[in-house]
Amino acid sequence: MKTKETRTQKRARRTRKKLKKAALDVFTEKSVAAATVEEITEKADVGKGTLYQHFADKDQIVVTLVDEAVDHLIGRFRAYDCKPETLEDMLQHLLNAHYDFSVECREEFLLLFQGKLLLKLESDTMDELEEPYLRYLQEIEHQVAPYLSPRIDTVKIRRLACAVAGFVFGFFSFAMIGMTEKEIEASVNPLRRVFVRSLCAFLGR
Amino acid sequence: MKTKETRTQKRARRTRKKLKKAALDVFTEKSVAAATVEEITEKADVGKGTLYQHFADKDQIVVTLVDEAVDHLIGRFRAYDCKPETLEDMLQHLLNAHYDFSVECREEFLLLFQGKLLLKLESDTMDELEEPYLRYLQEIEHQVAPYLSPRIDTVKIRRLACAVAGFVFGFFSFAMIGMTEKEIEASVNPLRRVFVRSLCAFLGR
DNA sequence: GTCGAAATTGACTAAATAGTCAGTATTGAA
DNA sequence: TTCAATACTGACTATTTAGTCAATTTCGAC
Repeated sequence: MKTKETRTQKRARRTRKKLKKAALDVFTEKSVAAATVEEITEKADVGKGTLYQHFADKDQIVVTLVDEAVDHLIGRFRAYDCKPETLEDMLQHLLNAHYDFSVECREEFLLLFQGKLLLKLESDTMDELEEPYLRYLQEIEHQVAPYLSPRIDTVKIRRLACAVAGFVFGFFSFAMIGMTEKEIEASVNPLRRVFVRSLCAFLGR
Repeated sequence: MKTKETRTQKRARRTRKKLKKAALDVFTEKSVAAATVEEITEKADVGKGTLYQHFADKDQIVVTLVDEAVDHLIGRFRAYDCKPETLEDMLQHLLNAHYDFSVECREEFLLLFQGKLLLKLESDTMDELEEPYLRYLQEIEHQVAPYLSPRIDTVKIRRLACAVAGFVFGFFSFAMIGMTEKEIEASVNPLRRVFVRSLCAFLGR
C-alpha cells in the first residue's frame, strides 16, 4: 500500500538532498576530514540544527554518500544493452563503466577514493564504511563469475576484483598528475586492452 | 669545506627529527587533514613554538615528509645488486621495490597515498606537493627508458609509469579491504608476473 | 480556523585549534 | 665566568568548530 507523500515529507526530502549535494561538493573541494558542518550547511543554505536532524554527524553523511556512490557505480556495471559474451568483453565493460563513472561522476569518484583512505587508516571509527566497498568488490566478482569455471578458487576471483578496482582508481589518480586530459583519454584504450588481456591470462583463459 | 656540527645544531636536528617522526605517526593514524599541531607536538614531546621554529605550518611538514618518502622509494628503485638485463626484469624489480616499500615503510606508503589525494582535490594550496610525485614518475621513466627504443613516444613511457604506479597503489589499497595479509602476499607474484608481461606486450617487446 | 506534529533555524555554549611571544634553557666564543 | 646567540617552552589570544535547544515556520487533520 503506497502512501502518498505529504508536502512535509517532500520538503524534508528536498532539504536532505540539498545537504547531501552540498556535502559532496565540500568533500570534493576540501577533503572529507577538513570539511566542516558549517561549510556544508552554508553551501546547502540550510540551518545547522537541520543537518543534525537528518544525520547524526559528519561521518554519517560520508557513509550515506559513499553508499550511494557505490550504488551508482554498480548500476553502471549492470547497464549493458546485451550481456557480454566473453570474459574479455565483460572486463572491457567493467573498465568502461569505471572510466565513464570517473569522468561523469567525478565528485563521487573522488569521494570513493577518499573513503578508501579513511578505511586504510588506523582508526576504528568508520566500520560502517567498509560495507559499501565490499559490496562493490562483490559486484565485480558477481559480474565476472559466470564467465569462469565453477571450480575456480574464490581467492582468485577476489584478486581479480581487487586488480580491476585498483587499476582503475590507481591509474587515473596518477595520470591526473603526469598527463593531460587528452593524453589520459588516448591512454585508456591501449592500457585497458593490456590490462584485460593480462587478467584473462591470469585466469588461465 | 665541511664544518663540524656543533652540539646546538645536533640538538636542533634531533628535535626536527622527532617532529617529523611524530607527524608521520599522527598523519597515519588520523589522516593529514585531521591531524593537529597539538597532537604532533605532544607525540614528539616538543613545545608548540618549536614546531613553528622548524616548519611554517602543518602543510610544510607534509611537503617535507612526502619529499623524503619519495626519496626513499626512489632509493629502492635504484638499489639492485646487478642491473636488470631485460625490460621484464626491470619492471619486476620496480614492482618488487614498491611492494617492499609498502610493507616495510607502511607509514610513508600511506602518506604518499594521502598526498596523492590532496593533489587531486580542487584546492590550490599545495602546489609544492606536486614536485615529488612528478619526480617519482620521472624516476620510473628513467629506470625503464634504457630498455626501450630511443624513438618511443614519451607519452607512452608516461603511460607506463602511471600504470605501474597506479597498479601498485591501487591494488594494495583495495586488497587491504577484501583480502587477508596472507592472501595479499600470495597474490603478489601471479599478478605481478601477468602485469609485467602485459606491459611488455604493450610496449611492443 | 485551530492546534499539534514535524521540519527548520541560528544564537549560544563548550571545546578545540593555529599561531604568538615573553620567558627559559642550552650552547659556544671570548 | 660572562654574555650573546640559538633552541626551546607553553600560557595566552583570537578564531574556529561541533553540537544543543528554545523559538519559529510549515504542514496536515479536524
